Amino acid sequence: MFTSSMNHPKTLHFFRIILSQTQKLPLPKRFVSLYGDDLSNTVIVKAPTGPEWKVELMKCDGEIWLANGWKDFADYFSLKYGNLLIFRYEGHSRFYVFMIFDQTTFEIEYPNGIDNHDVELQIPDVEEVGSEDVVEIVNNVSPSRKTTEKTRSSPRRRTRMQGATNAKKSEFRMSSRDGSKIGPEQAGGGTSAAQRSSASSANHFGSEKPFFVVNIQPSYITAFHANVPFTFARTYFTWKEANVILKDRDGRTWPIHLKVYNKYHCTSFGRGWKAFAIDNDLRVGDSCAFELLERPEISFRVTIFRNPEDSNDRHTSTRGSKIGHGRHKRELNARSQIEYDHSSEDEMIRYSKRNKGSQVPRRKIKTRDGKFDEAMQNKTSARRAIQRLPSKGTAIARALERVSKLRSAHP
DNA sequence: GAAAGCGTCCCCGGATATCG
DNA sequence: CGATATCCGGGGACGCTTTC
Repeated sequence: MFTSSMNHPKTLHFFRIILSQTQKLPLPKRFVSLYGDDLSNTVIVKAPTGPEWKVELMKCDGEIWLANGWKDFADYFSLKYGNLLIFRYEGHSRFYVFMIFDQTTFEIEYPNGIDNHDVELQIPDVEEVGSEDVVEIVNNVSPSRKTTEKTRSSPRRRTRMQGATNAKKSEFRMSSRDGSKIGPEQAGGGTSAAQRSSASSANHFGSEKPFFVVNIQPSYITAFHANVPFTFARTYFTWKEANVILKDRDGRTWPIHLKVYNKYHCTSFGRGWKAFAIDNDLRVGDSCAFELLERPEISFRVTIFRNPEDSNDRHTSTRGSKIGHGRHKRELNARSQIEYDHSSEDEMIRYSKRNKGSQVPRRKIKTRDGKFDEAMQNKTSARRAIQRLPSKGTAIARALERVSKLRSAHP
């Protein structure tokens, strides 16, 4: 919805959401159709803080992309998947990015910058343009529709920029008992790019309740415990160990053992952590925010911040499954069954399903006289195995059962 | 203070042996 | 032949130490 300002754009606004790699960013199609011809090959992108950025445009098939130079801008402001940027086109190939929001819909406030709210965002009549994530903002907006006040009352977040101060290993921004937000306590102070990514999102997490953030470390996946900030435990826990409940946003719960080692100044999730990690497909680089919900029945509401770089190959098969000790083994057995589906019949008879990797031979089935013999492959032993194993519901039993049926069908 | 590794114990489930 | 007992290996859980 453009007015007379179309020909002389002064404060045209649109937003873009980072949905893919930050190498380049497409401009809204409608914007392109209106102003594409007026744009020079190199445009200026300015933000409340930092320098002006010269960004080359890439024009292709009627689309225009912010290309060369955009990545520098994106890197500078640590843009990642899910970030929302509000642009103002000021004409003469100049863009002003005056607000950036994170994945949790909170505005990211960059240090040493101009307060974003110095620029009044006037929510206009919004015209949705199909699936395009663009809104056009006309100038004549009723003052009553200003959202400045609303935005001001929102929690203010501060994120760390690349090139700014070095990230500390842990950060004490814990929420206080009275509800005034101080910030999360953080465990798992990973410094890899992947960890910075989701940890950055987690850093923006806010709650009126006491909470802490755990950045998932490799050992949290391979081992069976996860560290909890000791200072958080020291502040809020008077006990040495307790069974607590983790609750996710979907209402699922996990009982989990939490132990405070005052002697060693550490606290960790123990029994139950593995199931939680598996059920939620936690991976290195993810972050989890734990909000303390109630006492003395300790429970935490968990918010998981995924590592965007790891989102492509993340499968969801484990979602919703409850995998305890034995269940985990059954899951492994299921995987073994897949292997047997491609194994030769002899192998199925000769070897047990237990294996420690493809290079290690599986345990052979002994004959009654204690010998490991090829004779074990004969029909008698196979039948016995088939008869014995199905009651246990094992993978190999099912595989052997299929073999038996095939034999019957094709003698 | 936090991350991660090490050593040990214990539990589970599959494989095998034994008995009726 | 079927049921049950026993053995055994793998891996989870835990406590603690070392390293950063």
